[in-house]
Amino acid sequence: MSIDLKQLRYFLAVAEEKSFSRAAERLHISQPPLSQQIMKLESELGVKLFARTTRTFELTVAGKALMGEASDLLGKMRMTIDTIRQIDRGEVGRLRVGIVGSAMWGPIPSLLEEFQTKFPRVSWTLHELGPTLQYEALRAKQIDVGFWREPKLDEDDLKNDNLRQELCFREDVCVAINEHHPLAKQEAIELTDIADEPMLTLALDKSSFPRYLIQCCVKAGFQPTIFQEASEPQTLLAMVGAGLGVALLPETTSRIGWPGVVFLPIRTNPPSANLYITYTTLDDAPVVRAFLNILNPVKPGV
Amino acid sequence: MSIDLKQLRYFLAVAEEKSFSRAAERLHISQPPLSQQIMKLESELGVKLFARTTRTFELTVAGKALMGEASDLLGKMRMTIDTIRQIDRGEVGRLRVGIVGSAMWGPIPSLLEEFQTKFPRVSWTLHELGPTLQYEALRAKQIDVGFWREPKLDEDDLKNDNLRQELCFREDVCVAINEHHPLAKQEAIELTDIADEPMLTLALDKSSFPRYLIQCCVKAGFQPTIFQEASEPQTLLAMVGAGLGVALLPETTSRIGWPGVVFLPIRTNPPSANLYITYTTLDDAPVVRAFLNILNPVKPGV
DNA sequence: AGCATTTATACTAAAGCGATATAAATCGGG
DNA sequence: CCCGATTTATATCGCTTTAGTATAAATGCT
Repeated sequence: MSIDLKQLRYFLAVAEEKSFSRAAERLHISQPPLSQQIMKLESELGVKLFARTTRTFELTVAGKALMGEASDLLGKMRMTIDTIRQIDRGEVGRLRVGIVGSAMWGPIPSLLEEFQTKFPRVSWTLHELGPTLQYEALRAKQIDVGFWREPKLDEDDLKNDNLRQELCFREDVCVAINEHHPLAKQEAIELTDIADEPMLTLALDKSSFPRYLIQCCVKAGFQPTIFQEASEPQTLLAMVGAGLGVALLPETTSRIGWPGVVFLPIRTNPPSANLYITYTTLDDAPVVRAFLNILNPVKPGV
Repeated sequence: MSIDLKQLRYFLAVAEEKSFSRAAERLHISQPPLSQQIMKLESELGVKLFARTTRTFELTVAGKALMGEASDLLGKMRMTIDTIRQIDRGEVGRLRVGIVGSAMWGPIPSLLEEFQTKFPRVSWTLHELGPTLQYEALRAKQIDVGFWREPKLDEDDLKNDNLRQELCFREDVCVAINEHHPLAKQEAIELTDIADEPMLTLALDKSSFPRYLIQCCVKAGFQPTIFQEASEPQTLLAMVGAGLGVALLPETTSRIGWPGVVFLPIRTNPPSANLYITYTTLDDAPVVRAFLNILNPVKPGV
């Protein structure tokens, strides 16, 4: 059972050209080795494929059947090679993305859209999870990349789990304030300016980002008065629009926009809303590599 | 593009055994050439298939995909080889049989049934044609074998058309006669006994066999009185049963049987109803070879 | 840290493959 | 009917590839 694809290619050339010499020419080899390979193929199959004399040339019934089968096989081989290469380049597969709620209005969703257009044969899914759950999901290989706001500090854990973490998007926090509020007329404000304003914030139990913002206020010198929590940024903006208070939000959230709400940058020491990406380094995830290249084309490949 | 099935077999062994050394053992080769072939495969694909260290063993995503593809390809190769061999042995294909009307009640139909049970993957069709049309059909490769009663005499024509002809079934003609006829009580009769009986015969224009029978009567010393022609043997027997006359028929036709009709052998010089088979000798018709072996198992193959 | 196991490297021998030269076979033309 | 032309088969040579032996490197476990 040592029949070779090369022999099938040779056979197909002879069968199509209906001549050993012409086929040899087409295959860029000389005629004797071609005859030998065909004879070897015939003896390994135990089947005569050509009824050949020096002058007439005819395929046997079995030979005719082999023409179809052989070109099928060679085609399948070509397709297999292509597919494997595409998989290796991350051009086919799936990407499961974890993301914290506060980043849903950042650049990630549009990034995924771009990814989809560049790699149409990769299907992706987006999973809203808190950082801890994302870390667990990464370890359990339930997601391929995770996005959350603070880096996990323990480098050893990351190394053990074959994970790598990078800062992937840096933005400042700004103040969302009602357009009729006196401060709304300024170009930019200080964090302390809103010390006495009632503060609206995302749910403190769902995510750790709001807690980080409160810490920033404390660092700036005041303890904010939490007037209300909301689970969605839209709700928050609606309340700001209704004049119930002010809110601290990543700049990208201003893209959503809301009637009656203005977004003011913070002049000195604005809290930063950094987004970190965490992903497997197992070299076993070509789709992740492809995604990272989209995300950060400057950086050289892993 | 010189990726070989051997490399795929090697790869599959390694992937399944999850170890180079065990795979080498299974393949009955030593380990270094196996490593080299895998490395060659990887470099030809341009794709890493294993994430291997000396201690851990893991397939890459592309490697996992190749496992399925490779076993598909190897399986298809095995199936192709089997199919080609079966075609060569005449175990798959089709057989188009020409037959003259007078032989339809002979052994050919039951022979085809036997052929069907032994070669279930060969489909056959039976075409009732006169000898001349059959010869044309053979030349035009519209049928694969033909059955008729007299040999075509011209050997050169046969050779030119790559045809061979053999006597395949020899039988005597007998007399079908009404059971109440005085002759019916005898064990066997002479051809001249029916010289004065009205004779019923198959249509003289449709086939040459009836004309041959009349010649036999003339040779025996009398000119028969043709009372009626019929196109089917059944009609003939019905008329004999009705006492309208006697008929000359091949012995095998007596199998049909008919109420009120007895069949009497002819004692001296019975006309013979020989059946000849004609078929291609192009060695290109494995199904024909298989059929001939069923027909005449004693004879060595072509 | 050392041992055991597994994979990679170095080198050698043999087998396979292709190229050139040439023989055998067959068809067409004189 | 034979000769030349063309096509396939055979013989031999040389190179490439492949498998085998010996050995080194690497890694997990005790």
